Amino acid sequence: MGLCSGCTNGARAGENPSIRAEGGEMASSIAELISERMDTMPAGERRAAQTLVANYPLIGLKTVADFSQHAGVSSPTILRFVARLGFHNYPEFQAALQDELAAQLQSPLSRTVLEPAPDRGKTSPVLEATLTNIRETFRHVSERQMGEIVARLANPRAKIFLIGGRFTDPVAQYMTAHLTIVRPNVFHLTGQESTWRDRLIDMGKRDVLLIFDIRRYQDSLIRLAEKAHARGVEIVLVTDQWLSPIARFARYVIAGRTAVPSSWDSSAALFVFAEALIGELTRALEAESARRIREMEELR
Amino acid sequence: MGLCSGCTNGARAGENPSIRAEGGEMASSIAELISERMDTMPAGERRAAQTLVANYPLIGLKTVADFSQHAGVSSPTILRFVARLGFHNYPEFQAALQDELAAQLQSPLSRTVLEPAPDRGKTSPVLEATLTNIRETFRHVSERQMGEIVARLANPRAKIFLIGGRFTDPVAQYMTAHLTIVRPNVFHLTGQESTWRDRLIDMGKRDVLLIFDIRRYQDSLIRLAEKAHARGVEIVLVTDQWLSPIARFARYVIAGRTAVPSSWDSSAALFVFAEALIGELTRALEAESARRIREMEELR
DNA sequence: AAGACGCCGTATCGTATGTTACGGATTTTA
DNA sequence: TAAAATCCGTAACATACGATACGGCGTCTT
Repeated sequence: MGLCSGCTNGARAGENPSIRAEGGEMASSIAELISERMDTMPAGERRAAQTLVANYPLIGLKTVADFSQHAGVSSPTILRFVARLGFHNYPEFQAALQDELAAQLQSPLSRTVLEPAPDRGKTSPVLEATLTNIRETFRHVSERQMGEIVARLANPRAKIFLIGGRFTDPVAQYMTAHLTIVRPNVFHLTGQESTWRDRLIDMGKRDVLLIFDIRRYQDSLIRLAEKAHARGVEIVLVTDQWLSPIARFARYVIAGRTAVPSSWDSSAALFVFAEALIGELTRALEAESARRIREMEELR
Repeated sequence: MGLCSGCTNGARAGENPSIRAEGGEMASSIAELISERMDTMPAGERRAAQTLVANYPLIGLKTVADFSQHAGVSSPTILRFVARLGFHNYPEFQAALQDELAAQLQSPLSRTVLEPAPDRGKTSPVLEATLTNIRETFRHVSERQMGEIVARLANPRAKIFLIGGRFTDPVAQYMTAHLTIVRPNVFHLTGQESTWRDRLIDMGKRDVLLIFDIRRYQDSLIRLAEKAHARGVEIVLVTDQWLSPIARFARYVIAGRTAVPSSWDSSAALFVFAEALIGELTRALEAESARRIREMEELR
């Protein structure tokens, strides 16, 4: 017996018009619907969308106040967000999420969840979790989002600043090592906090600040992001699925999966994303970067 | 790999008194708790319990009115039911259900199952190649090899030095950031080549030098490895599948796959291997590292 | 550089939801 | 069989939740 396929309030069953994409094509799940429209949303609602896909779908089952607080926006923004998705009110949105969950939990596949793993070979669970994390991370990054970020980074007039937290700064450095080769004006913010802040004076509206930040989120990075944001710098944030508070100031937010059965969180997904960004940017800058690389060779 | 062992579920995790059975033994899930007490319940509440386990757990996330109507009982009966389970009010009961769901949805196992179509069609070839590289890299690492390396790194009397090449040094730094937490005497060789060589004087027979080196292999690293080897230092080399010349001096060689359809080589496999090493070592040093971490917390 | 548009947050309102008191019905016990 | 205890539902209540109007602010346009 299907759990409430129309029993609670007679009308809602199948004719939900909200899940139908404007283009005419159906989005099979709300998550897809969101990622389709994420790019066309205003900043606040986009933050709501990002926190929803990052904590899908449970955040959407909580109250509007909880949702809004977790996303760092106000309640009306949440309601405008669900309205933009096509729902007439918040309960209808929640009902759709629950129906989706019900379908998943009822599927015969889910019954095997509690059974031991399919155990493909002798690979460790940590490794499998890491691979899944990477795959999941990329599932939630739309091509358009990727393209826009690359476009920002490809602008030769923009300066690019990179920085990371205690454990993620190596990822920032890894990315810096590559970016400095394919384009000029790439700077890694190193050393002490006071040193970064002095670099703020070099940052302007056209520039980009790329921040890697997973929990525990460092206050120093938040302060830097806030000040940079105040100067109009475009912030690209690569964080974990719980979203660093810097998301508040970020133009683009990438929510990577970091949870693994270990004492540590895994930054592998962030690392692979950084590599993907490097690759895309290199292709976008192909002409210029090739010439640049040739010049560097000669300088040896 | 960010710090902090069990902070995935905020703080609310264990202190929920409701899930603790009166007898003193813990019920691991609410479903178990229900089936334990089902027999001692009055008729109406038992119907509530049965409908809940039958449509677990989504019916419990709906309103009391929905729940009661679906179970064929009145609203107060539902509330008495959740009160009997030990919850102080209905929202608290719902929060517990959501936490349980969150745990299930977060486990990578269930996620792979719940996502019906792993559609590898949309994922980029670079990403697929990266994932395959990681898997293949680990296929060629024997458990014994891993265990011996961990054993070397776990020796508290040994000093550990880490270094990497132009693109891989961030991986070495990433690993250093973690190792310095779980054990003492961990040093990252930074700065100029002349600086490293001065550190050679600190290296002895019991010490370990962990080198990351992929092509193009840097002469400076080779020279360092040679001199360290001459002093009897045990070298662990993490390189690409074409093997850095340092392999000549290394006690252990990990050959990672780095080839991807891109202009760059991918260091993702090396990164994930580093994470695996960190995880294994942390477990091996569990007792000492836990004490060490506790001390560090107090020093803040 | 000035205006207009769109976005977002504060404050308020109406209502649905969870909660509780109370009386009747049913089962249990003497 | 009668009395008592327990259980359950009806109905009224209060909270808090979702919804909305409004004003300030930033951003883009001409």
